[in-house]
Amino acid sequence: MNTYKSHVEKSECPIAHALDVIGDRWTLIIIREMMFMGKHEFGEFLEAPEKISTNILADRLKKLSSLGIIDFIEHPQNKTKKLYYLTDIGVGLIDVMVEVILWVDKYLSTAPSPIIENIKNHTPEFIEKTKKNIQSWNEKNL
Amino acid sequence: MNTYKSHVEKSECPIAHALDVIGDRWTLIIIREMMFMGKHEFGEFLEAPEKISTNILADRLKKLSSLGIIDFIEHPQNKTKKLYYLTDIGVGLIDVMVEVILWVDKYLSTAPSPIIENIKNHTPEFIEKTKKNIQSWNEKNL
DNA sequence: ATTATTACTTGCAAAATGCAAGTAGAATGT
DNA sequence: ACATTCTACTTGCATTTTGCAAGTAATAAT
Repeated sequence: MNTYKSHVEKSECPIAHALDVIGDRWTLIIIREMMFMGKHEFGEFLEAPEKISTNILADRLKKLSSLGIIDFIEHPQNKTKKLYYLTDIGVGLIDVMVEVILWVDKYLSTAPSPIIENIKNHTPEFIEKTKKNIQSWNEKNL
Repeated sequence: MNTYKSHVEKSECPIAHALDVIGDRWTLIIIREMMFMGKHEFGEFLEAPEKISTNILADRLKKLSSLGIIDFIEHPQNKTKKLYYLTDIGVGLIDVMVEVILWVDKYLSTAPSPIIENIKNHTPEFIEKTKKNIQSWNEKNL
């Protein structure tokens, strides 16, 4: 069974509404893997350095699917696999993700990183490129 | 005792780092109250519609203080009260908050709201005005 | 036919949360 | 002065969520 509650509260503020969706330890990690790492498979998500456990991963993929933030298709070569991908709603989170990255870099970051430097100095280009990567996968696979 | 873990993992990605800080159900609610509602007192945070419980609120205020995202002073008229306020790090979260609001509005929102319309149509002005409100409280009280 | 992959489930211990009640100190009322 | 009320927390305990390890069922590979 799913361990998350469905959204019941009426006329919530958008922040509270967002927290119903992404207000936990794992959801944004999964979205990060899909958005920036180009991952699509259950097994690939498990390889993320944060070591998400299989039950939580299964639960969050189910939740994100039911919310329409991700969707999936059967793997064309392997029936045991699903290919998860970000819907437009999921892709729309990129601006949130980028602002989070910039905030951490500006105020909390320790180690400097050339990847972050690039995001910082070419933010709109980075966003467009990321969207384009996602889109070209979609065109090839959906 | 605090119920949160301190940040141990080395060279984490910024998203994971952010989740250590704001990856729970309540932290951003508290920040929302401070940032947009101009609240500063423990008792005021308790009045938020999400009904945070006192132990969680105390825990998160402690955590946010220890991370330097908020700070507090004694209430000048009442020694039983503290006045919590956002530091620069906390104020820096405004861009994240606004992107979250815009994402929810664009993809998940149900009821239209004039406040959100304003944020959407005058985003930079809204951000500046919010920062100015915070700053003028600080000048008066710190 | 056997073994290995793969996505997911299950069971259980540990941690986080939610609720209600308590506490200590300062403010307020009489 | 004394009792009452406020206020920010703390505590105890039940419930929920998480984390870990071990399955399982279906497909794929050998």
